[in-house]
Amino acid sequence: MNLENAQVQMRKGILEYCILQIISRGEVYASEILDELLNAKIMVVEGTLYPLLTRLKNAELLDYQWKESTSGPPRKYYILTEKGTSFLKGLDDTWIELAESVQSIIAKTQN
Amino acid sequence: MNLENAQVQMRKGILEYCILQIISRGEVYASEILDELLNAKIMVVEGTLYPLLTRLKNAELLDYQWKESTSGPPRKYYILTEKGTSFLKGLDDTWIELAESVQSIIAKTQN
DNA sequence: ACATAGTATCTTGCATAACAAAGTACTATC
DNA sequence: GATAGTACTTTGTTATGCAAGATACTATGT
Repeated sequence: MNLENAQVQMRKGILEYCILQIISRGEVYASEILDELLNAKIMVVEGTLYPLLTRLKNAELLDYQWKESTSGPPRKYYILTEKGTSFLKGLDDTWIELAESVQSIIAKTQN
Repeated sequence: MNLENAQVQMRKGILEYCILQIISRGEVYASEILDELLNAKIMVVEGTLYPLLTRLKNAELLDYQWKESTSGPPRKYYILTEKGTSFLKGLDDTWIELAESVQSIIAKTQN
């Protein structure tokens, strides 16, 4: 139980939310999502992202289209389904509540 | 993959942090922690909390003392060790960074 | 004394999922 | 045609959340 593991743990829960957020902006492919998350300092690796995208696809929150690339192999461009869009709205609320919950606990500690 | 599961997932990551926060205020026993978390709308059940407290104890972040109760069986009162205190400081930073990361992704979506 | 209810902690077994690491496959360049 | 770059996939291990049930102590009512 080192700090790094705990930090990874903390980030895990909100991964799905962040991915849906990113895809909600318009079609993207996995490597772009990966870059964006790393940019936001949310550590994630391919072995986590790809299976997660597959799960979200199977749950019908996402859909994708193959598109050819001029600079490499074809890419899977993901978009949100209608179901995914309303799911994301639910997670928006959950995130807000969660942040409030944690803040309330922190606030109590500081008294 | 329903919304409820996703919400549970989201709360999981910060569970350890919240527990350490609560214990940092002074000695408490498991049922009190449970109540406090439920109060803050962070869903957690016994089967999750007890093994987690044991893990934190084994990692030497926590220590405990048995104390008798006038209204039931004896209780394990937990406190933070020194190691636990500095660990918690690390998680304070992690939480702040995480909240900022999520906010930055949300902000980008709203553009 | 005994049964019941309340409080508190612990254990078992299952399912999920994160990750490291390796694999597949396509394109461009030298 | 070999190498590098890009992109997606799979496998095996490990961790852990949780439902459910077990254990055990105290207080209360009869």
